[in-house]
Amino acid sequence: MLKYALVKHLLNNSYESIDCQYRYFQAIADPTRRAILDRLQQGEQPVKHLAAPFAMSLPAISQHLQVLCAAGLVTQQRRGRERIYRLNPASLQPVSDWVRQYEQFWTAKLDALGQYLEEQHLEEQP
Amino acid sequence: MLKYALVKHLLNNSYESIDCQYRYFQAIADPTRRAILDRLQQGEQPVKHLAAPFAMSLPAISQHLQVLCAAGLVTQQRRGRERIYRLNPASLQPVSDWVRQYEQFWTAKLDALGQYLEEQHLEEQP
DNA sequence: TTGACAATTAAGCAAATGCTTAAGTATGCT
DNA sequence: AGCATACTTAAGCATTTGCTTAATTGTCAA
Repeated sequence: MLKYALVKHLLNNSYESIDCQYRYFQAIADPTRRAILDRLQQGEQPVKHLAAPFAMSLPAISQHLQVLCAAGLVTQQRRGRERIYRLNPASLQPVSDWVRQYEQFWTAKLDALGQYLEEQHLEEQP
Repeated sequence: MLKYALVKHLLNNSYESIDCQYRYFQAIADPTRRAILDRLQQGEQPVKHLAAPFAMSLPAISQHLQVLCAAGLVTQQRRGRERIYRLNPASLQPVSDWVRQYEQFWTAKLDALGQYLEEQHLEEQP
């Protein structure tokens, strides 16, 4: 299927280096950068438009965008004298995987607790 | 309050983010702290045992544990002269939610792309 | 009580981070 | 060509971060 081939391709590209996880987590640690990512969900945008709502200089935003770019969370494209930024959607996969691993952990714990409580309950009702 | 902290606080408020999110993302941004969380998946542990594999002083680990505690990712309990740390599993929910929001975004994009490509394909085969 | 152990708190330092302003680089328009 | 626009790069600064060592707190055990 076309879709899954594409996903695979994107995933392979974003998984390459060892320290990629480090950059991802580092990149999303900053609230301004998370806000930028939020804004980009509304669609691709040039820097000027992207920077508008922030009480911050353009270079500051530019630097944030470079961090996001280096982490692979965002891609860049020249259009005339503008630079269009857009989300690189599959790039959050490592973070997603990491979180899911913990979800498994705690649902397992809760299941175990639930089972224990049920057993206790049964013992109380002979 | 200090300058950057204030700016960040204001940004967070104007951008719907909550203050707790800041601490979560900040806490998991550090690789040592992520490694500590990984280790804690094997079960609750006293600081000494937890610190063993790290080439780092005990106070350093202690400080990391405090950051994790403040973010609510981990809880602490005294047992004799040891302090037992354990995962606070549900605490990753905000991060999980945040990631899931992007997953929705990118699966939607990929679905749209897949559909478009399939339509193209059909048109090519009359 | 004394001493060992487990861990935290305190103080200090180098490096990283997030911002600023000023200068530089493309690109488009007239 | 000349000038404005859209950004980026560079340099510099204050704050934060992640560590260190030394001192402190609390608990156990003889």
